[in-house]
Amino acid sequence: MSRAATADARLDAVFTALADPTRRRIVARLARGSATVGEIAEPFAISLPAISKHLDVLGRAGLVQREREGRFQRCTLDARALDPAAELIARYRDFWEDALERLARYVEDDP
Amino acid sequence: MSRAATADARLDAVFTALADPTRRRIVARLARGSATVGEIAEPFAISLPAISKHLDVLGRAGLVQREREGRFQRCTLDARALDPAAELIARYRDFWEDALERLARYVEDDP
DNA sequence: ACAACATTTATCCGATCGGTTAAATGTTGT
DNA sequence: ACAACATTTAACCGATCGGATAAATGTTGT
Repeated sequence: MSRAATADARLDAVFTALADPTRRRIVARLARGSATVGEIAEPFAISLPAISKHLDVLGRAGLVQREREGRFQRCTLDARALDPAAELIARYRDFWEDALERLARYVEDDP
Repeated sequence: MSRAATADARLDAVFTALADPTRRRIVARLARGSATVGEIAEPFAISLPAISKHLDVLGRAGLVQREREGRFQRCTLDARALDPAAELIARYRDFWEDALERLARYVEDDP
């Protein structure tokens, strides 16, 4: 597998993970500290298996790490997984600022 | 509809749009300048209707604007649509840096 | 008017998604 | 050993996804 394909797969996984509001709420919850699956599930109206599957998706994206703690499973946010996504977005925002700048120059030079 | 629901829907749309490699390639193409649907489709091995649907998804996310130009349709990237996504990601990266900082302090103070 | 062209709409297909319930698994405390 | 608990796996459901092809629509040049 080439590096490009790998990076692509990572971006797929991260953006897919963030594309669901339930998963974004889980991320928000974990940003306030690690939690067990049950704790994460508590405020949601959906079943535990559904939460477990969401955690799988977040795990595949590298955003959540799970660690056994007795009969519990501690889930921790790993925000480093956001880096490739942040980089991609920053790139296009830069492009946009450059475009605006060019436009401004154009209007200035040739009014 | 509440503002929160609206913001959520926007994030859904943008992250969903970016979750597909074909759509990311389209965005990359448009970052180098606006293009017609045919021009966008040219480097891809998939059908025109498929491209048209991808442009719909990008359009719903606000990332691509389409404007009739004779019998062509000019597509333009609007990177401002990335703002809410960039903000969300930045928030969690900040959290992460704060967490690392706290950890560093902790190790320092109590080695 | 009409033929060629650019793009979309309609319809269909198999795969994946987000959810469910029921059963299985792993872990703990007594 | 066993009962209670935390979580996952399995199997299923309807909806959506990404793709295809065929037909429709809108636009242009002659």
